[in-house]
Amino acid sequence: MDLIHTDPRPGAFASRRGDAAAKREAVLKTAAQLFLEKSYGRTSLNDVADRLSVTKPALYRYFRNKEEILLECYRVGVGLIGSALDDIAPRCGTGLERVEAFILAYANAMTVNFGRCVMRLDEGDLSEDARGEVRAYKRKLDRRLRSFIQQGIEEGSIARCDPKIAAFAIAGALNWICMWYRPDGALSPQEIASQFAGVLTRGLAAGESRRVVRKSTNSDSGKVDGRRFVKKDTNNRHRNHSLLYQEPHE
Amino acid sequence: MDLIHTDPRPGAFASRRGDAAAKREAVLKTAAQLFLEKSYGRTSLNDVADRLSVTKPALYRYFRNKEEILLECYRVGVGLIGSALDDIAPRCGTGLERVEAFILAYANAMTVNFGRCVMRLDEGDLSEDARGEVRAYKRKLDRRLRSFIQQGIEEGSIARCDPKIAAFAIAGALNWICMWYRPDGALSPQEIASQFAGVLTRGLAAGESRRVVRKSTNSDSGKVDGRRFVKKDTNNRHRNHSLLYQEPHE
DNA sequence: CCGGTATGTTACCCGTGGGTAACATAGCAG
DNA sequence: CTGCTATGTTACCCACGGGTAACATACCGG
Repeated sequence: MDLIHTDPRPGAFASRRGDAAAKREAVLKTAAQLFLEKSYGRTSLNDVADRLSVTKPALYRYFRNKEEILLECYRVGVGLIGSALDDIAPRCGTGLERVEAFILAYANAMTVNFGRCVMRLDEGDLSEDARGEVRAYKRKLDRRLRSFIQQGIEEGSIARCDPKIAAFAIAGALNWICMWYRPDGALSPQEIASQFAGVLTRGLAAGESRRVVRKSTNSDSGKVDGRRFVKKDTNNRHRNHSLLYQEPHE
Repeated sequence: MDLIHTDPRPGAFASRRGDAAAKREAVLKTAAQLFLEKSYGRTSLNDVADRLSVTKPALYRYFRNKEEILLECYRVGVGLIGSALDDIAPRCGTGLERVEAFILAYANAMTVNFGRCVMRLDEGDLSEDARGEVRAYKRKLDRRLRSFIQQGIEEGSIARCDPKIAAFAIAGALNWICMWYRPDGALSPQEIASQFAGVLTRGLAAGESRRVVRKSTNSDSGKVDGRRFVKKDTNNRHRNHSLLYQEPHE
């Protein structure tokens, strides 16, 4: 049973003497949902408690304070992204292939609630120490991507460019996913991931002869990091005519 | 004299009977600065007043309430971006060229405080009506970009792809600029813009023969939309070894 | 020099939300 | 059944920040 990708169980607080870990998890998940819906600042602990049909002080049995909930969201999300990326370095050969794998894995993580939290919530709401922890992690992510690019340039699979700026561009495109992605939207995570990989590695420009943008019929579709993907709207795609920034949730 | 790109004049509130418009402008600019430094939610009107060496109620002579300040930031930023983009459609030919021009102009706008406000501040802090206004504008931006891509695909200058997702990728990369760009950082706006244009249109992959990434020695450097760019750090670039998400301001 | 007015300030109200102490009870052990 | 303890609830405190009313004064015209 997956503890990260599923929604919070509504009856977690049904019985009084119940699994404490399960309750803590339910608190965390509903908090993450609300943080994504309304932002951390506009979410009160009463909101979280209400959605769980409890009262605010009950939450303090599972978390020391509001910030600890936020930090835990970051930690879970960071773990999620980390484990998604961990196995790409050994599996791939060229720098370009590694970047492509990075894009696929990262885009996917950006469609999971906790993953979205990592890039969408505001570090400014964390204490000094916690912020340092999160930043250190993000730095590691960036270094990884940049080293892939660097490697690709050296070996010739990637065009000469400033690896730092290129990494900013790719990471930006990926990070922004968490701003517009909706779980119930028309675009499936793997569709997004494969299209992003195409645009970012091969660019928009029509190469002389090469490339027909590969339709998402790759063999690795169907399941990624334990979550099942649904092929939604295969015939009538792109119904959701939104944009740079989409209507907010709820 | 440019009213948008300059910093707020410190002595704006020096004399009591002074230019009211100038004071209003000073309030707006310092507010925008603080919103970018600490976020809207963590910026109190006392903070704004303190930086201007006045007291909170004085601000209410120039704005009805806090939200009106925020909305005005959006409006100025939106105007900024809009006018930067307005003259690219006529000037360029192919869809690909238009997209490239879009990237250059937009990236540039994302390095101006008010431009950054548009994508970085949280629409959730606006009232229903104001949010609608801002969203309508962002929708227009997105439609413009998407139509350029569409045009490029039809005429063959852009590779076949999903224009919607491609637009998301490009807009995401560009929007994210406002999250890491620092006016006093090592990267100059036009350097960022031209590198972004390269990566996004031609992609990372090394084409068989083509391309050496054009260094930013283009003729249009030096001045863009009225602001003078300084060539910083030309010899020792890329000193700032940050990442996916950079240290916050201040 | 003298009012009058635009501009700012001091002092305050009040809603909101994080956090806590004291109390209530569900559910198990014996 | 009896009481003990983990779990929740009620009732509260307090800081903070948006917003306002009433007062003070700098500057201008006359």
